[in-house]
Amino acid sequence: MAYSFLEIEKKWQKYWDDHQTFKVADDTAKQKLYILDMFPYPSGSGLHVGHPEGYTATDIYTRFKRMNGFNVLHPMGWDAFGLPAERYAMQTGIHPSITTQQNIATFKRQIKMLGLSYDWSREVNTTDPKYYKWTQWIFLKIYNSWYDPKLDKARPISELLIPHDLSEKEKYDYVTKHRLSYLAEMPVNWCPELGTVLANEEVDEWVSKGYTVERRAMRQWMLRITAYAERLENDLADLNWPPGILEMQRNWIGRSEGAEADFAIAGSNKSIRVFTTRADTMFGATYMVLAPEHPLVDEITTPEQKKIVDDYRNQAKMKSELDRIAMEKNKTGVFTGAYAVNPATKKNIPIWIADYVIITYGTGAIMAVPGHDERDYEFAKQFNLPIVEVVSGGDISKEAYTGDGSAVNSANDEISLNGLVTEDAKLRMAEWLEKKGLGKRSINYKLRDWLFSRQRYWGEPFPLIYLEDGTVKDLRESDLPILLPESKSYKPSDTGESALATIPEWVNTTDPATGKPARRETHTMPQWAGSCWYYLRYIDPDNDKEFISKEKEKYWMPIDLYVGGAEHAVLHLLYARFWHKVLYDLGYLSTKEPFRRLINQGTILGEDGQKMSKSRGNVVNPDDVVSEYGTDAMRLFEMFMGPLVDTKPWSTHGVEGVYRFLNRVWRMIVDENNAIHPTIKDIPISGDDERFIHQTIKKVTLDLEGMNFNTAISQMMIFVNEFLNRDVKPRCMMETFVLLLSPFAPHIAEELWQKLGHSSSLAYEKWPRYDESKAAVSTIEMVVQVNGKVRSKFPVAVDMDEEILRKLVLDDENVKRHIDGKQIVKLVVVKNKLVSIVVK
RNA sequence: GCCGGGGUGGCGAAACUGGUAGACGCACAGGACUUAAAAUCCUGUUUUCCGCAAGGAGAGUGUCGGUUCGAUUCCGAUCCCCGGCACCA
Repeated sequence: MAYSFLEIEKKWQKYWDDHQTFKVADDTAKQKLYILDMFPYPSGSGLHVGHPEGYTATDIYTRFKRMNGFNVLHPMGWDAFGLPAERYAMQTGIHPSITTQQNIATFKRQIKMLGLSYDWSREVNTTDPKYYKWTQWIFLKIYNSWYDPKLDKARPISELLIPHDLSEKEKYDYVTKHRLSYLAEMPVNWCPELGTVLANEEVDEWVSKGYTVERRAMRQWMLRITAYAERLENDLADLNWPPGILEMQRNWIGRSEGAEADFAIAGSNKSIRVFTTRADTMFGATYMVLAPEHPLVDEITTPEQKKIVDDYRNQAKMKSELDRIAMEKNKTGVFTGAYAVNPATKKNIPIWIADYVIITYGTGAIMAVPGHDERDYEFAKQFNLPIVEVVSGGDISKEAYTGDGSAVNSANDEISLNGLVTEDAKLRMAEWLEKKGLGKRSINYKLRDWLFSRQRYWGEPFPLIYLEDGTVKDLRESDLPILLPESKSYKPSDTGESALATIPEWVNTTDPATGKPARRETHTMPQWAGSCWYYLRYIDPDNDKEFISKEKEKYWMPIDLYVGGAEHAVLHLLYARFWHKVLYDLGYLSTKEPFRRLINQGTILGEDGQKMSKSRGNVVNPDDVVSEYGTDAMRLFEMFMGPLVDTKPWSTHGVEGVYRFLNRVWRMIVDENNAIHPTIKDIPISGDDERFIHQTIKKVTLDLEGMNFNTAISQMMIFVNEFLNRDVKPRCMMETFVLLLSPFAPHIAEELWQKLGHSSSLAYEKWPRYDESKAAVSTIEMVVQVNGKVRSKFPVAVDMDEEILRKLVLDDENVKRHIDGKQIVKLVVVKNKLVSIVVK
């Protein structure tokens, strides 16, 4: 007869709710731990089995740490702004907040069903005005800050020194230019048929449906994350994150060391600045390339070339990023008619424009060294430009040589790099450039400023207004939150702005400070905004005076463990780190980095080993699993499948396996009449059993500490295999076992704990201790190898005297057979492990 | 192409800082209980060869090579799979 998990799980979930078992106080006398799950986007389709994997892992760890006396903060909430709800609203006219609430209700029901020990009194929801008021508030802090390169930190804009001889207008412009949030013309994916702007990830979908998508410039809010590039990179060093994720962040930030140099334009007093990581190859620069958007293009283009240059620039503008990628490596470009002077060779070299040079990286211009750069090589071949070898080691008649080597053909009357290895040549060249005032060493980052506005309804409104004179004004803290208005239609306006622009009562407003007419910003913030700081709000969710109190922040931060999917490895984590650093600079936070330790759980695949998807029909619904086998079985199985970080396929049979295990656990302690099993007796533990229980405690404890849940479960299975059919089971061993099991399968554990005679929850029971000496074994199996092959095994006492052991080994029948008539060359004894004999 | 992670039975996996490869679970096979089935329990299960058996011998952690008394573990080369990035000068 199977144990009635339905009843038991319901009973204990209600108990935990009624007793607020998992509500956590800001008890500064206790040692804290902050264990966080990445909060989900509550989609309409509900939870899939991938979600509970990470949630279960942190829940087990949380319960374990609680039993070890830690004060654990373990909250959950909702990242609820987002496109699907808005799209649904466009189709149905139902307000996104209604669908969002419904979806949250579904998610919450499913998550509660899993028996996760969250402190629900701290639940946050990014779409709740009480929450997004503070998202807007943080935006204002960012907006009203500037980055002081001298102190290397953000400071309030009020502390920005403004040159005093400026007009009001100039002052405004000066300040605007320094803010960490600024307006810029940025290209968006415009779809004329839909009359809307598409997110990058949507482009594919609509293009494949036959819609056109073009690039169109639009004024957008940007966040100056690039000011933090260096710190975002450096501070990665102190984080306990998976090496792969650290690497991805580093690549994304993309620091590269090199030099900047000025190339004079022939027949002009202007020059073009380039960034290069290979200053040593400057003698091989045979032409230059500007990005099509480079501001100097208009000035330098000769009249004869004007038409083709303009054509090329227009073409480039129309190309979406996707097109550019689709072009692969087919290089295009046109000659501007102008020449620059290579500062090293003093020769005139042609200036081209080509879209393989990107305006947003470096200076938007390059010196092209076709001999030693693959892209330049290809371009030079295509347009018949000269290729010169300046680093030996390759064969430039066949391909570009990008490796190191010694410099050749690299001398003028002031400097010679010839014979120097690449590393030294770079240095020498940079020194020469610096001395001549032609350039300097420099560091560049791939990281670009963050495009922070979206043309959407369902997002946080910006707390900004436009005055009649065209200037931007930030609203006051007391004006927050700026609420999303009710709307009948969620269709974007035909200008590409969000539906907010179609609501005149909302858009047209007055400046609350002066009463003057104003227009609201109709863009909204991206979904990232709410998730950039939610982990802080959990700490102080009901505070209506501050986004977080300083004392509470000091106690709870940083997050000791953060678990979530690797899909957020770059953007979410980078953006959150950036906001965190701004708030840190401004004195609101005590920690430089929010997430001290990060773990990415692996993906759970379908039973067929493929990624779960509706179209494949291999999606497993946790509701079904739970109703058939119970939550405890589901939790246990997800942890038993394999290491948390691995990708692994679902298996229904596997769930049955752990379900059987739970039934065995039940039958070990409870008899057919649902009473405590008569074999359980209050008796002292014998030697072997004592050792066994200490070994079990040790294994489970250490595995929990290392989050090796699968092997901890194995050990518990071994325990049950041993004890299930014993005639006499010491009660204290059963109690210890139940405590060990409880983080994994809390419902059945609570029920068994009660059966064993306890009246309250075991959630705060003391975690069992093990004694190293009691876990130690007295005999071990000694292995004997002859020439590397196992020839015999026999039990011996631990720490046996080596002489006696040798004798024992050489007397062994099978060992004798293999060494008889041969000479022993060597005999290695590895204490308490094996004896290895080498014979000839 | 570049960066990162990984290749162990029929399957999910385990193996401490180099020391018995395959714990635990699944699946499968045989048996017990049962009128029967389910459930449960017991036994076996990397593979090849010798043996009725107890047992013994050989091969084996993607592939090839190296270091070592001994390598899943360390080193070098190579193939394959997964994830990320993608003209970043």
